[in-house]
Amino acid sequence: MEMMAEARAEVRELGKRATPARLTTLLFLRSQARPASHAEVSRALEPLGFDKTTVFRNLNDLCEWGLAQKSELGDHVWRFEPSQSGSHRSKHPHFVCVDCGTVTCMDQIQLTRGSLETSRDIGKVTEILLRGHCNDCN
Amino acid sequence: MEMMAEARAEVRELGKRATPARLTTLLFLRSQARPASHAEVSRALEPLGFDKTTVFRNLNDLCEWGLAQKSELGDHVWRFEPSQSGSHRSKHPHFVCVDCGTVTCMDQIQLTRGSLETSRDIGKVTEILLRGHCNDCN
DNA sequence: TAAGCTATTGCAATCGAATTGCAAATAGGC
DNA sequence: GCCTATTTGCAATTCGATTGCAATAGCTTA
Repeated sequence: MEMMAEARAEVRELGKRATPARLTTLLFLRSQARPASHAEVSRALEPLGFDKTTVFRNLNDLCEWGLAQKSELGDHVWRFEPSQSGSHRSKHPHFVCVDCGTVTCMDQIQLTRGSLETSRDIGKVTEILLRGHCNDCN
Repeated sequence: MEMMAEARAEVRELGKRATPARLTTLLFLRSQARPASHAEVSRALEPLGFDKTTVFRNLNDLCEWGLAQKSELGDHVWRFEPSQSGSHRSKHPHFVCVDCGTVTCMDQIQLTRGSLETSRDIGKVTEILLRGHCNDCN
């Protein structure tokens, strides 16, 4: 279980307590291929004896500390995913299927030069979210 | 009040009843420069004697009928805006400032050819949402 | 234009995610 | 091992979204 030891070190490094609930929450996020909602994480951790609220607070704490990120993908549910190791700030675009709700992480999306300028007139873009119909839903 | 008469005709054309609450809701959306939340619309219409729930249902009905569109812009609140006259399906991208919450409608945003292909592998994109820090918030 | 059918409304109630309060439990420094 | 500040667990609250149902009111038609 070196994953656990690693997580423990990361949390301790932040001056926070490496509690079982906290470490398990972090490991769970890291085990998922997609951002997970609070409900999903709770559903997985409650059977292990961890409380819903504790999970909730840890998810938010992890975000606050840069170990995870929270995003709203269009269905009124916060989703959490671990920060990319290395650069905590790197966010990748997401694609959400409006039919089945499936969330897909996308490596890279670029805007055309013109669109970049347009968006620059408005502000600094830090996050891109695409919505539509996934191929499975046709 | 030809705006009203126009709205009435549009609603009637859909085979729906042109009730005061419904028409007023539609006119209100059309009077706004930005997508409005249910709360915002209610706040404006309740003093006029229209019920919160009625507004809620009309907003959703209008969306279902193509006269308005609903989107989730990242703050867990549905926002409604009238469909662009002409083509009901046209959606334009939105930019949301994560600091002040201001929503800006963008005329057009294009992805680079490569990004388009990437996204095509995943599904058909119907909506683009950009988030970041607006120029006012620096 | 009055009657009748059905869509719509108003109000109360419900739902579920998000969030908080507080006392009990516990991680980690000493 | 002890002590204290952090964290947890559980109950309770908030708030937007949503529903049930009886009352009301558009609109069609006779």
